[in-house]
Amino acid sequence: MNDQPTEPADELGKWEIQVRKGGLGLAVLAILWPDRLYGLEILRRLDSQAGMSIPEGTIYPLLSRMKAEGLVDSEWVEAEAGHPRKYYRLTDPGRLRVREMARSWRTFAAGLERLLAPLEIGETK
Amino acid sequence: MNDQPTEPADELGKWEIQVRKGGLGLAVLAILWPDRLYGLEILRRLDSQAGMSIPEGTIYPLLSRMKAEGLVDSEWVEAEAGHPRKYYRLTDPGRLRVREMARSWRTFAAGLERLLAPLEIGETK
DNA sequence: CATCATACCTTGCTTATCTAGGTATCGTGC
DNA sequence: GCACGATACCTAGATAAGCAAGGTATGATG
Repeated sequence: MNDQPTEPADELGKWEIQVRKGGLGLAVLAILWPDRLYGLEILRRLDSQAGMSIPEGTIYPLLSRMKAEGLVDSEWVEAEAGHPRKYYRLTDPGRLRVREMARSWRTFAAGLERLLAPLEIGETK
Repeated sequence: MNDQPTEPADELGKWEIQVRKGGLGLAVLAILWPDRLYGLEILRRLDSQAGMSIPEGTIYPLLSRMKAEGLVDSEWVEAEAGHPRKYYRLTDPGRLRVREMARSWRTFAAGLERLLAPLEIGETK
């Protein structure tokens, strides 16, 4: 009754994770551009500002890697009414890098957009 | 003598591969939208039309996966003056899927672009 | 018939996310 | 003062995908 070789929803979901993979590092660095933020707050902003829902298990290793690369810096801050938070901020090399990445991203996105153009024409709606 | 914690060129290069990962599947399906193409030709077009240089070791497993998912179909064609080529073309589910992916891609790209906006302002050049 | 170019394919390595947990600190109610 | 829940950070193992390097096969050329 169902001969379709794939289950679209699932496979598409996996693909969306793949796509996010690429841009995630840039997204995190970019969101740190204006503000100093802590882990969970980064997750909340990625969700509210860019529509990316990332699990915690992804963000912490990513931030650690970035710190190891010298792109970000961290420091513990005692919250008045709360629990200590580890705030991250961009380093100077980090600022340089996020702009390189942004440029590279746009080049890539523009190239891909060129390939997508032909799809528009026959679009039924 | 070299105190920099990272080697920018290398790390950025690795990141670019990560970014490509996400969009590559969409790029390949999109390039098959108008035409039926064979492996090496896909590589050449990805390079000339979108600026993506992909090695052979990446494209063949990718095409196999897509065929297994039923997104593309393949058939051997004898070239007049040459060597047999395996031509790939989009299936109907493939056409459906590439449009879903394109929509999803644009949503993601738009979200990321929103995060990149603040970087523009302070751009020294 | 040996050589070269074209074209397709496979193996092993590396990297990075995700799932599903676990640990630590602080405030509150009894 | 002590148990409990909320907030926040972190880790281990499984999984997925590109890449580099090398292998196979076909046909044209001298």
